[in-house]
Amino acid sequence: MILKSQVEWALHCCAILAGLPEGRYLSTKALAELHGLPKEYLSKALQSLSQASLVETTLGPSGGYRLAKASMDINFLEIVEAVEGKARSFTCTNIRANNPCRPEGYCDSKPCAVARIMWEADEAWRDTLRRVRLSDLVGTLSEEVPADIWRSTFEWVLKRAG
Amino acid sequence: MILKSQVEWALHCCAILAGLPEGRYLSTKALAELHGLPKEYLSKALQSLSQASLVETTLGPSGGYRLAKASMDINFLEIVEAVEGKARSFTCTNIRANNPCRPEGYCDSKPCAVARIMWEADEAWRDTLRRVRLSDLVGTLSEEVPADIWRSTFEWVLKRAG
DNA sequence: CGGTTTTCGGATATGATATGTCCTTAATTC
DNA sequence: GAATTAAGGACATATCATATCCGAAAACCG
Repeated sequence: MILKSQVEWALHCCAILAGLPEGRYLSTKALAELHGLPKEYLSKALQSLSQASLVETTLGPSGGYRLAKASMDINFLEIVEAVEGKARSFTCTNIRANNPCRPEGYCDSKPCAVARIMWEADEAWRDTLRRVRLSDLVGTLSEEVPADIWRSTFEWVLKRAG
Repeated sequence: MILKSQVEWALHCCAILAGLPEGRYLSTKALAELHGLPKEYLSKALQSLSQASLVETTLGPSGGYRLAKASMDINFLEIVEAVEGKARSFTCTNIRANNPCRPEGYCDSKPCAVARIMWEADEAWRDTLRRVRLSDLVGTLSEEVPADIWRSTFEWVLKRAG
């Protein structure tokens, strides 16, 4: 059960976009260079964010991506689900129905007890992610990343932002 | 991020083994028939449980599997990790290190903030599974499964248990 | 207008992993 | 000695993650 690396990429990209001044866009090319990622493939992750309405795009030489909402109003789960999908990590194939002792055509009234427990754990995972906002991440980073690196990074970004 | 179907199989098999009388064993063949699963492949899942010391085995015509501990002392996480592995669902590739604005040879003092949040969610998932005991599942099943099906299932099982 | 740059989506290739089957070996029972 | 079992290795197949490439449409700039 491993998340795609695109999840990591999307989260880091969103953190950068959150630091972008109002109205500016940052291109896939710049985001890929900044994180050392394959441009074409990173583009797929950003498209997922776009389809989830987490980012807005514009075309042309000064185009690229920006957040569609304030970083305060975006949580981790939205970003993770945008690229990873909303499917639960446990899928119940209802193998209890194969029990040869069951009467023909017997129908279960509840979902399988095993599945309910696994889904509960899944919900705990989602709850944790839902509670963390993108702005929380930015706050943590701005405290932890050395000030000079933080500053020069955004200088680098702004030089490339359309 | 999808768990293997073996996780589902292992959990259902453990629930059956938990209902086995002291000292009896149940074979892969019986467990596969009961759940409508491919015997050879289910065998791999049971081997994982064996390697994790959750079940004990014996060979020969009356051989098979039984729990190595009381169902009260086995939790869901142990079973899930036995077949799925203990690796975290989020792997940090430390892409922040690719930032071209970083001084040469700069070394981070903490793990990446993104990874810490993702790992926290992972822990919440594990905590939930750790809190559920196999005996809890058996309790739920014995309440929910109609009494006649429950009874005939264990008659079926006992007829095949060595 | 025409050339450049961008996002977007589709097509394709490749590698890893999940799923499933087959076979051999060693232990156990009868 | 014959039958049955778990264990584990070898192998085949399918699905999915990880890319790469291309063409279309839109936006900017001369």
